[in-house]
Amino acid sequence: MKRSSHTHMKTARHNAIRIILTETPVFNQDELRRNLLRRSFDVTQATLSRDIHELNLYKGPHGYTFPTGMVENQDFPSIDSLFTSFGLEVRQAINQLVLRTTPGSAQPVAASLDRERLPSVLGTIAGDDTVLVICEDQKLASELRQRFEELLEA
Amino acid sequence: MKRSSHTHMKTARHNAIRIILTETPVFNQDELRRNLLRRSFDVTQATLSRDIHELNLYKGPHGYTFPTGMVENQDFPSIDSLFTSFGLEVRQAINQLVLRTTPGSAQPVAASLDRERLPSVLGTIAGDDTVLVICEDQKLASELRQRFEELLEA
DNA sequence: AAAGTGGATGTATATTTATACATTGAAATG
DNA sequence: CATTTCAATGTATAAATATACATCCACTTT
Repeated sequence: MKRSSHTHMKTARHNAIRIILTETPVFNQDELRRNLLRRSFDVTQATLSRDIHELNLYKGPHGYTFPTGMVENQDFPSIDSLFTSFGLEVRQAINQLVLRTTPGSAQPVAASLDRERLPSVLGTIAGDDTVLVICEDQKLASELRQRFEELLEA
Repeated sequence: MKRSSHTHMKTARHNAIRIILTETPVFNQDELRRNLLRRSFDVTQATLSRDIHELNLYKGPHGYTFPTGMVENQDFPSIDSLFTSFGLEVRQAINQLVLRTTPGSAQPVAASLDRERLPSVLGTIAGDDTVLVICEDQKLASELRQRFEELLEA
């Protein structure tokens, strides 16, 4: 059932793409390809076309951008699916987690996490692209961090 | 200075495009062209490519969509200059700093701090006049607090 | 009114993106 | 360990989009 090594390259590349897009504007796939090459990801345009679909990216006047996070339909997406789409990284400090998301997505991510009412989560606070999650203690924070980390790799 | 008849066709078409996009998904410019034809707008793909630029539309997984309203980053002032101008005080609790700013300045201060991408800063969350800064640990928080304190005295 | 301007658009083509098909290699299976 | 399977990716090309250049026409200027 394990299907790892290929898969790992791909999700690492997906994460790299997200990071690149938060840092510099990218107007076409060849530009993205060259940028990834500097980070030692060597793939063809075709692969990037597929990546862009998988990451649900938009192309607009300022180049490729993330989805808005403000969802259009009514049923609430799960924290897992939201974090898979909009999460960029997780970091932990003691009993706190800091989730970085694509711009504008922190609120929906936090709302979705609140809805789960995990006993280990005392509460969340969200800004524009950052969610602070306060856990009961360091150990529970670590467990939750692992769950989020898995989502970034899935 | 009147430049009417052409122009009117164009803005009427722009409005028609907006209406079409709110009503049905459109995945490419030829689809849009055929849809406009039904409403008696007969133009070529090239014109629509230009229209789409002028309307600032995005192309995403669900076809063409409207802009989000949010603008992307221009160049920002440094955290130091911002905090010198708008910072009021710094307080520390374990690994967390709470920055008080003049009313309404917390967001720009936090954004500017985010832009520095300090490894010691996991993330920030800003309200109206308060910024919460999460640091990796207490020691790094102390160092950062000192930096801010110096700015307040300068 | 003859000449000049400029915005809107078409035509032809360059550029960019998507995809059908083929290949590869790691994991699963017998 | 030989065989099968399948996700990932490349290759070649089709499809979609952007654009350089030309034209047209309402309006302005002289």
